[in-house]
Amino acid sequence: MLSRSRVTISQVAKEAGVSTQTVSRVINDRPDVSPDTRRRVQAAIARLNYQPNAIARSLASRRTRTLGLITADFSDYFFTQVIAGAEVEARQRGYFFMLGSTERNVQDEPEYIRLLTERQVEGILFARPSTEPDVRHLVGLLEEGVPVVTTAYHLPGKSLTVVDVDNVDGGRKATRCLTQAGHRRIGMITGSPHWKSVTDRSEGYRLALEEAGLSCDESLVESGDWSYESGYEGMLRLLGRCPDVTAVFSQNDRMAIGAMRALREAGRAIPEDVSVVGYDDVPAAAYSHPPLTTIRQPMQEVGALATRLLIELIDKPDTERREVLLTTELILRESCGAPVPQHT
Amino acid sequence: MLSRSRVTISQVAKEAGVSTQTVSRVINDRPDVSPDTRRRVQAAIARLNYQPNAIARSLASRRTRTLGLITADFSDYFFTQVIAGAEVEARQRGYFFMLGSTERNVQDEPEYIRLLTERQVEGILFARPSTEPDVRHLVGLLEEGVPVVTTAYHLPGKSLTVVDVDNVDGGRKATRCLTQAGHRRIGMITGSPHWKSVTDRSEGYRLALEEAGLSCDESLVESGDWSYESGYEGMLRLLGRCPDVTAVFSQNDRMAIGAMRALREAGRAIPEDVSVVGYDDVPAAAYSHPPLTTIRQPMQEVGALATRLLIELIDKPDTERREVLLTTELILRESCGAPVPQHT
DNA sequence: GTGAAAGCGCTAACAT
DNA sequence: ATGTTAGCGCTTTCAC
Repeated sequence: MLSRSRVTISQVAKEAGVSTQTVSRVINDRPDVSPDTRRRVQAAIARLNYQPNAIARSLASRRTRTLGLITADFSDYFFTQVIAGAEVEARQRGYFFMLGSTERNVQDEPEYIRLLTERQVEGILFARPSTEPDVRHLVGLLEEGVPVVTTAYHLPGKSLTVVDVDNVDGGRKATRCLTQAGHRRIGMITGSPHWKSVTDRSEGYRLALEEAGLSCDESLVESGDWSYESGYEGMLRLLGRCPDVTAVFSQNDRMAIGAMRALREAGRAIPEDVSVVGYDDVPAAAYSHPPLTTIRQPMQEVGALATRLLIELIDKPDTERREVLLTTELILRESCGAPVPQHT
Repeated sequence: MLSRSRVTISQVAKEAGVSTQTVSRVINDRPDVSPDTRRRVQAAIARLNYQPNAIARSLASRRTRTLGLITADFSDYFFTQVIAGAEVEARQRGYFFMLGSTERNVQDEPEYIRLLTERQVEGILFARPSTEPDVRHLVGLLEEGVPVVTTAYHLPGKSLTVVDVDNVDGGRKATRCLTQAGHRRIGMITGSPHWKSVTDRSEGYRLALEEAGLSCDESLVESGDWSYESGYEGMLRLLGRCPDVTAVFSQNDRMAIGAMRALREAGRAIPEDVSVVGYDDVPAAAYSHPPLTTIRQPMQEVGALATRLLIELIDKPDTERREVLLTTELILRESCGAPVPQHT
């Protein structure tokens, strides 16, 4: 048994008494090899413990079967799940992901992309939110014809394949669950500004209020930044300004949990005094106090589908670009209930 | 501006009126090029929008500057932070990570490793726990001389570089914080069996009890599997068997949060009736009800250091293998306090 | 069904 | 300081 990877195709060829070409055919599973020759070559491969050199294959074939991954901060549950789904899908199809960045500094992104393309990735998956107003480098990639798929990243007016969750519908489901329970003063704590998911979930909130015949009172809307702290503080501000709120839709679970803490400290019982609905269904949501009603998003599927579409784009570059929205699911738990009876 | 990556070094050479070798020297930042030539070449590179082909460079230089990453499930906070730290460190040193697996099926790991070595990764980082009794493939890698570093994965009797957290000390700190508050009936909920961190944290628990002159009562120890549910159920069992417990050390935060829920449901106030200490300091710990006292681990540093040592191993293969333990920090929050006064 | 020749885009090891 | 020659390990193309 020889040492790893110093065995080359020509040594195998010599060992098997065939040409390198024939060995190549065998390792590429080509049909035009006689069963007998194939067996001899396979035996030689086993004897020498031969492993094809993927770098050399890539150079000759101009295929790397490697994808680039540009991702946000790993502490975000949504994106780690997207990546997990993407990774599984990629390998099932014979591809690998190169970790392009976890995006400490957004301004370095063009550099990351350059490093990825130098490494001949065949396509790039952007698994991060669209917070960056400067998207020239992404537009540049598209113009060069590099296959690109994004999740939760939209480029208005550009032809780009995007896989995302239907956040308008999600925000609507979350809010509707409160209107249907009879709530009339429903607050909202939004995520960071400029995120499309924030705009969309807010839109869903408004739609649900409208459906219930409620007007949209802007003083019921607080903005946070996805963190526990911001949910906590947003809730405190909201309680101060509108002490009559009986329900709150928080645009993610972390802020919802922060908001519940603020409510407890303010002496409001959940859900008796105030109902709370979150968004994401992070594992902690089921074990928060009280367990949190929330919107579950199919994140692994988003990652898997995005990868599938990316590979499709690589195989057939003329495929039309498209935007796919997956649907969410309302998960009912104890944090939400009927409002205190009111004199109507 | 030509299309991406169809420009080769020889086109640049022709454009600049030099040999390909000189271009190669420029892109590799070699000193032996005259300032004037360098400028001419750089101008040609810019004009043609040339990007070196990393695959071709790798084949010729036999260096890929690529590392493989074998990781556990992305839902684990510890490991996602390790990866984030590793990724940053890698790129700072000019390396990339290939995502080797998120380990759905442990038995596929040898296959993942083979695919990574075919792609000529220069080393492999195992960022996952040592749950697998069959480590033949890891031993095989070591014997072939492939640089390997693991985090939280120990191979008894093998010379392997490991970066981990000092879990004995961590378990001791967690428990000592309870003994010093005067608790005498201190329960423990352990993580999944066969994890080294479980053995170590339990060892720390025993040491702290001993230091406090307490005997170790096995009926105070419950075993969980790191999940909320298991913490919840473990706590219920513990309460049933030892209603006199006044404190509990849970070997991670998720189980601690589950345990707190069980305590609330059983009518025990935290920390007045029972104190709780967790482990990990996940973001949710600061916002649990009540906020959780816990042990913070420097996970990103574990990832960064592991990567640094891996690259060191690649650069100097004769470097001695070593085991590095980083220290933890006790984070005091409201879930733990002095016990109910007792007649001594 | 199999093989020979050429080359993928670059760097190493020599030249000069 | 720069150029020449010879590969890296494989696939592609075209023979036969």
